[in-house]
Amino acid sequence: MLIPTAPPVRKWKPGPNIVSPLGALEGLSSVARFARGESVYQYGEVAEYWYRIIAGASRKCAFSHDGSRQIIDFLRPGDLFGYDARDTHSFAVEAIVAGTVVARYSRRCAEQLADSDPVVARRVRELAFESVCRVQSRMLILGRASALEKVGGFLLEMADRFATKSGSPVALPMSRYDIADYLAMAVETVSRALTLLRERGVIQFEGVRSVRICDRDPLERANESLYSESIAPPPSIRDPRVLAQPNSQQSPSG
Amino acid sequence: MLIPTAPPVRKWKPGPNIVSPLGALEGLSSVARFARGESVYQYGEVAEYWYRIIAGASRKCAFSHDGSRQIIDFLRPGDLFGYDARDTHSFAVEAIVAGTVVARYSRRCAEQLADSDPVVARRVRELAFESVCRVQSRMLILGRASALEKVGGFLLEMADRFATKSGSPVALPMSRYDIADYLAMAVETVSRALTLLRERGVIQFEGVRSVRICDRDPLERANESLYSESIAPPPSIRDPRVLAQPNSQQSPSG
DNA sequence: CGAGAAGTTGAGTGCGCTCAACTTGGGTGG
DNA sequence: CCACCCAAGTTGAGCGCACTCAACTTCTCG
Repeated sequence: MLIPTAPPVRKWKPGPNIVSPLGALEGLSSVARFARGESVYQYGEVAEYWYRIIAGASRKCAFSHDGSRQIIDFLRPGDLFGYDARDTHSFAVEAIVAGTVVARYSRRCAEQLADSDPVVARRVRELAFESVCRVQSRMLILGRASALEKVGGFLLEMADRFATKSGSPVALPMSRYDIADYLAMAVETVSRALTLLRERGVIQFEGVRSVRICDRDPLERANESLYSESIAPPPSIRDPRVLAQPNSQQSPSG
Repeated sequence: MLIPTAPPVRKWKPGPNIVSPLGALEGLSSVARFARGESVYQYGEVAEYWYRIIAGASRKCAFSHDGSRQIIDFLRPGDLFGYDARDTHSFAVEAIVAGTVVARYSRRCAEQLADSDPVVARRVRELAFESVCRVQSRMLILGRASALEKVGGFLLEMADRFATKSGSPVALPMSRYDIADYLAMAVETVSRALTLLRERGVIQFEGVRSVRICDRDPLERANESLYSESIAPPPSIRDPRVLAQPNSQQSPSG
């Protein structure tokens, strides 16, 4: 079947000695491979390990009793996760592409290593700080008013984190449903927003899961969040009609 | 809606030797006192320090050029902040009650200390992990669909973090406007939701800024986010239509 | 080529935002 | 003490955006 109810138990094998930002920590690693939709860990599972994505992509998600799903984060190669738990995991992590490879490290050993190796400790600390940064800036996207702004912010985030290089298309490994649950919107609204952006020439599709950003300006303008200092009162960006302006190769001044 | 700009420069005095969760770090601290609305630091400021609230309360916020404000976090005594920046601060932190006292620590010295003192390093790491936890669970609230659920989740969060003891009223140091910008809703909607909860007997006001939670159940039910317990790997989770089905036992509340 | 999932588009409705008026509360000065 | 003021908070009316339901198309893979 296409929708495999994956075996809940995975076998983890000792990983190769990868040169890694985690330095000596790699000695503790074991790795496993996951199918699409398979759980790396589940809600409520005892939090005995830290994890890091080697290849592929995953989603960190929560489920409500009413059946709705919320995606907290998308995880890509290099991302450390699983430390955000006291005793048991508050979320589930599932692979979203086939062949996702994840390394894991015994939490206890890793903590001990961090205690004895300042380099590891600093690196872990930095990773944690970065996580806070990421989550906070994601809150800015979630908090935006209009659907167009949310999707625009999402595209920029994906571009910044996952793009191979500027100008080249951004691969979106996740489905529209995933995007919807990430942005707390309906799937249809995500689809409509993407269509609108395409029609305006802001983005271009190269396949459903690949997007080229043609014009960052309208997206960034909505995503910006900073003091205007004492800058002149800008046009109301919350007004969707600003974002909604037909693709202006040359903005009419005045 | 605009907040009076306070004098940007503060004078920081060496702090007392407080017994603190940060241990040896306290030797580096200096403290300052802030008026209501005054900035602890501003957007764009060079991030030279870590900070910790000693007394009072603050908000961490971002501003869009269109004048709208978003509140990322409310900070209470004990909370460490300011480390979520590479070079300059991405947000502003402002006191929300008069007489808010904040300690600060030179970032460079603190990092050095963390490198040489495993106890400090571990403590800082734990605080960072807790931050990630907090921000993530806040995203769950922000991502909820209805206004009632958002406000309910907010009240529970405040109760869990700030309540003196269970059953006693929860003090809300922030204004309705702050709550609105925290939950990404209109002030009026916040007010209406609170009124509705009061009318339903879920909460009780003892003054505008003090709430007693009479019945946690309806709030928690909306806030819950978990697997329905020991259920096996759920059927196709990826299909939202499965998830969207009305729950088996629908309890007509009211 | 067929089946099911993923994605898009359309029509209609409800919730929350907007604008506006009003009430409450805290602070100040006569 | 009360008069007054302004910010904070509440309530009401109306509208627009995003959700819902539904039909359809496109994609994926056996």
